[in-house]
Amino acid sequence: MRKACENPPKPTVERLPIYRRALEILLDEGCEYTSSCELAELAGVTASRLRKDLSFFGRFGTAGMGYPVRELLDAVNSILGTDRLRDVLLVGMGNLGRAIANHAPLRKCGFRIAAAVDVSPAKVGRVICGVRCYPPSETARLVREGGIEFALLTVPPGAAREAAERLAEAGIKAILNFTPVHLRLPRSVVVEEVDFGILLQKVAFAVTQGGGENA
Amino acid sequence: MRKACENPPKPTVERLPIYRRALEILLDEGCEYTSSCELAELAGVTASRLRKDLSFFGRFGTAGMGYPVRELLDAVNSILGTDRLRDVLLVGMGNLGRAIANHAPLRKCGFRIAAAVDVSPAKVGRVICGVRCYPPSETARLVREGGIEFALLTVPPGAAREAAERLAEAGIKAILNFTPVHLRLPRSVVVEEVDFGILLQKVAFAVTQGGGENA
DNA sequence: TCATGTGAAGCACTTCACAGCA
DNA sequence: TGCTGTGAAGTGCTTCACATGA
Repeated sequence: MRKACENPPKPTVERLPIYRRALEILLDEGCEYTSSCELAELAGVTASRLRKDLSFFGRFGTAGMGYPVRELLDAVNSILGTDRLRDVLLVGMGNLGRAIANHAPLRKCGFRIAAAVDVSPAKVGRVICGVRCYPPSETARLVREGGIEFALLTVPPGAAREAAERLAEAGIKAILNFTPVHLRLPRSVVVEEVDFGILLQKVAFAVTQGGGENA
Repeated sequence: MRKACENPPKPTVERLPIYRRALEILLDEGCEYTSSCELAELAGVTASRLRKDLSFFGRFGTAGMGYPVRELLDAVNSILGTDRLRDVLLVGMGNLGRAIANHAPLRKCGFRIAAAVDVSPAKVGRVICGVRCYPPSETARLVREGGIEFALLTVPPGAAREAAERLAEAGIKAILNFTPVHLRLPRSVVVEEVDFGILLQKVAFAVTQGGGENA
C-alpha cells in the first residue's frame, strides 16, 4: 500500500517563515546584530536547530559576532520569495473568505488577494472587501492571465471537491484548503489543509493527555 | 539554550482526528467494515502507520475481517473526547471571529462557541452570529462559571499578547492562536498557532522547491 | 575569547515483514 | 486464505560538542 508518499522533501524548511517573523520584530526594535540563541528564543526553537536550518542555505553569520539582522532578513526573504508581491486567488467569498480578504497581515508576507471566485450571482461582478468577484467559469482565465499560482479554498464543504479540481485544471500550483474535505489532486499541486475542527481536536487531546501537572 | 521543549509527547496522535473524519465518511456511505488499507487511503497515510497508531490505544480490528466502522468510530470519539459537546470561548469578534462563529463543521467535531469576548462597546451585550458578546473584563468569570477549557484567539495583532495573558490567568487550558504573534505563556497552556501568512509561505516555498517536475 | 558552522552521536518515528488468529 | 497487531530494521531529524575563524 503506497510508499512514503506524503513526505515531500521538507528538510526542516517550514521553520523559515517563523525565523522571518522573529527577524522582523528585531528589525523593528532597531537591533543590528543578533545571536543564534536570541533568535532561537524568539522563534521557539533550539539554537542548534536554527543554525543547522540556516546553514542549509549558506553562511550568514560571523563567528564571534552573530548574524546581521538586516542582511539575514533579506536573505530569508529571498529564499522564501517574500521579497516580492505574489497574487492569490480567493475561492469562496463567504464569511471566511471575507475575513481573509480583510486580513492585513497577509500583505506583510508578500501576498495579495488578486481576485475572488464565487457561485453567488449576488456577489459576481461586485467588489467585496476590496476584491473583485468572478464566476467559477472564469477560474482558468483568471489563473492564466493573472499568472496566479496560489489559491485559498474557502467554499462550503459540499463544493470543495469540484472547486479544487477546477483549480487543478486551471494550473494552480498550491491550495490552502480551509474546508474539512480531504482533496485528492495530482501530486503537482501542493495542498495544505487548515481544518479548524481538527486543530481544535488536536489541542483538546493535548490537554487531556498532558493534563496532569500544572505550573 | 533551552532543551527539547516545544516537543510535547505527541506520539503520532495528532492523526487521530483525520482517521475520525474518514470513518465518518465511511459510516455515511453505509460501510460496516473497513480495512487498514482502505482507511489509510482515505486518510492519506500508509496502512502500517494507521495500524500502529490504532494499536497504541487498543485492539479494534479482527484478523481477516478488518475494522468495524461504527465501533472504531465510537472508540476514536471516546479517545478524542469528541463524543461530548465542549464549550469554547471566542476572543475577538472581528471578521475572522464571526466567520468561525458561523463555521458549521465545528459542531460536528463536538465544539460549541459558548460565548465571545470583544473590546468594542458596540458589540458587548449583543448576540452576534448566535454568540453572546461580553467585555474582556468578564473573561475570568466566563471561563470559571462556564467550565470553558478552550479559546480561539482572533483579535488584532496588537491586542494578542494581552488577551492571551488574560486567558492564561483565567485558567484556560488551550488556545488556538490565529494572530501572527508568538505567545509566550506558561507551559500549562497548550498553544497552537494558525498563521495564514506562514501557511501560505510554506506552500509557496514547497512549490518553488519541488517545482520542477509536473505530471 | 566568543559564537558560528558542522561532523558525529542520539533519538524518535516510519516502514518492513511476519507471527497469529478468524 | 486474508488481514490485524507487532517486534525489528531502517530512515531522517535533532542535539551534542568541538574545530574554525573573527
